[in-house]
Amino acid sequence: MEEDYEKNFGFLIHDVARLMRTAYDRRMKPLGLTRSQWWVINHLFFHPGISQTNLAKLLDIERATLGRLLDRLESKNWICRRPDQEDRRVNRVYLLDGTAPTLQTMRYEAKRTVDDSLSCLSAKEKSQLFDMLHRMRAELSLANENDNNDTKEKEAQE
Amino acid sequence: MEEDYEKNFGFLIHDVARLMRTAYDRRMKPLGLTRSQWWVINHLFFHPGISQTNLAKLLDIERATLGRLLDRLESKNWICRRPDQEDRRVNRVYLLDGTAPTLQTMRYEAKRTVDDSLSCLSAKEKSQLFDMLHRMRAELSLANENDNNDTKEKEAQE
DNA sequence: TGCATAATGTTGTCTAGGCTACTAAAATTG
DNA sequence: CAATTTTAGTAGCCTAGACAACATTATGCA
Repeated sequence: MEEDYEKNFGFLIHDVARLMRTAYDRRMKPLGLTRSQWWVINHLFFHPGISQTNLAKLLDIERATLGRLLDRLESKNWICRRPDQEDRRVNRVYLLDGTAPTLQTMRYEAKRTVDDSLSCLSAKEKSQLFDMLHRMRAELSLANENDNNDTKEKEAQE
Repeated sequence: MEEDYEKNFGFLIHDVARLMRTAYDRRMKPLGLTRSQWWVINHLFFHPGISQTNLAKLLDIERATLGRLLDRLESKNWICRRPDQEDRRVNRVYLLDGTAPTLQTMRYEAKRTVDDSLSCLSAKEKSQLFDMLHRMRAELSLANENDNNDTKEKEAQE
């Protein structure tokens, strides 16, 4: 019984993710960015001018969540929003100049944090772990979408 | 480049944990509990009368975080706090009567959620995954403690 | 014994995340 | 073309988590 609940997978993975986040955040703190903020910045580097909705889809988070992340990044002068010329609903998001060097430092810190956390695994184990987690994410993401559609259909019927 | 950042392990595991949490929370919703609240309740079942600090250690979360979780559980009449007779600083926490049946339902729902998320893995893969994550958690937890001690020592010097 | 130190729990402040409801604007359809 | 539906972004409200500062209470030591 005790055994069984000690092994609860949901909390095991939750703990690992949480511990990694705080480790990340500690290392990122001198740069003035959290892990999530860094992740947004990183995507913006590869997709300058992306719309908020598309960025939220890329990151697989809610538009509202991203909106507030962007608020913080904007107030810290990391990014700017510019209205689209054709579609007045959409904001295009850009990195501000001078962020590239810090980005390099962040990538290095991120890599170091990940390396530390994975240091207890062999190279083969790491690749197996990646593979398994990728499969799980795909499955969960799909299930999540289906659930959303279900509730929407249910609402539509009413 | 793109390849490299798509593979970022920190966010991969973060995504999996987050997706599992929302899947959990959706299933728990009819019972009026979140996943974290359920996890507290579950531990209280096995450790009735535990102090808040010890429960926080068990769950490996901050005392403040646990305190507010308990506030919510108390206001929903799931648990109660009773002051210790010997040490007037400590609260002992108990499950209220009548929670056991719901606990069973919750365990069942939790198991179903985990089973669903792991359905894309073979039995062997599952046990490997458990083993790897356990090792990672131990390592991260240790590193976390060391960091805390470092900052405390640093402060003490000042 | 009395004072310094440590431990317990709370409160405040912050980030991040979800969900719902809303406005403005675009697209679709009759 | 007008009316409806869809889409983009925001705002409100909730949970969960971290960290820091604090009051109260125990404990340890000089």
